[in-house]
Amino acid sequence: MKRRSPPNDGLLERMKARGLRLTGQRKLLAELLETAEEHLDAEAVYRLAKAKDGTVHRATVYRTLNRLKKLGLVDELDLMHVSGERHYYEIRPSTLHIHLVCTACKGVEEPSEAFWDDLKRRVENENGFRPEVVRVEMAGLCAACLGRRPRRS
Amino acid sequence: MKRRSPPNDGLLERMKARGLRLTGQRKLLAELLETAEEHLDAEAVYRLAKAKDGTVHRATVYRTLNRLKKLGLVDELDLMHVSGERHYYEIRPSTLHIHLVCTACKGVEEPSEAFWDDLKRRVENENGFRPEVVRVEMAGLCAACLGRRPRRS
DNA sequence: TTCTATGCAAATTCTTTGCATATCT
DNA sequence: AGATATGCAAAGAATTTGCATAGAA
Repeated sequence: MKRRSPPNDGLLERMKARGLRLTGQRKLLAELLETAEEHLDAEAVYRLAKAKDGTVHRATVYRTLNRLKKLGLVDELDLMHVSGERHYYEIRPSTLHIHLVCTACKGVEEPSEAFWDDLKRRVENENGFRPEVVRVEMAGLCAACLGRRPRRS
Repeated sequence: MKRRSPPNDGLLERMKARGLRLTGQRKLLAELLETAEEHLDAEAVYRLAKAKDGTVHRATVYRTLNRLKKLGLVDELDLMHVSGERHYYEIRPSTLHIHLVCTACKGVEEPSEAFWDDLKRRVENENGFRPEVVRVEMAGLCAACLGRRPRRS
């Protein structure tokens, strides 16, 4: 479940802007979410946080993640359950999530946002639907695994 | 959370083809999934099933949904949590799910699969990734709600 | 100071599992 | 008959909540 992709900035600022109190725990959680190399589930966030600050409680992690989710600063993903039933949290980069999940190596790619405009325009034209948040998830085989893929399709 | 879209056929057949025993409960659950007007969560499946056959147990519902999910006959969706934390189950129509979820009326549209080829070709060319299952979810405002949308954006 | 967030522990909710019986093939 | 699915009840996870205290604005 490695992430190979673009970082984010300013979660803390956005939190403050939304009127959240910047407690030590929240600063820590925000940092973790921003610097995460992989997608983190609630438990992983908790463990990482706990390691840096022993006082952090699970309940706080859940409360904070929920708060951020409701504010739209963070999104919850299941990555198509390719590697289990967990739910992962990720900073909302803009309003677009694209995840290519390899069913072989479980790697997650987040490609450029090149086709976002097309996609959006298309949906607006053809369905009269105005997308605000877009999530595209694909499960399949990544370039690396295609290269060294075993015989069975 | 109304569904306005294309039905499916042959879940039972696909189940049999995969070697599942067609018990009364499974036939019932398959029928419910096939004829559902809305996306159903586990509890809803259970309630509907229970209503038609009082003996159906929750555990059976969970076991069956899991089974179908693992076989890839059914997919689990969160519809971007637009109307809660529940998880919904849906027959896998092919390998493509497109859901446009209206944040105002909570309606879910499943538009034509027109841009699937583009999307796929694009990802294959630009990322060397070969998609097998594709999920596109968009949250936004549907045509109807755009028409009579209140002032606040 | 005032209001919100936190820790803690208990309560909920959701989902899974062991076992004996019933059911499908 | 033989294998698998089911109901039931109990166990397990995951997540939420009430309350007193600590901490931010």
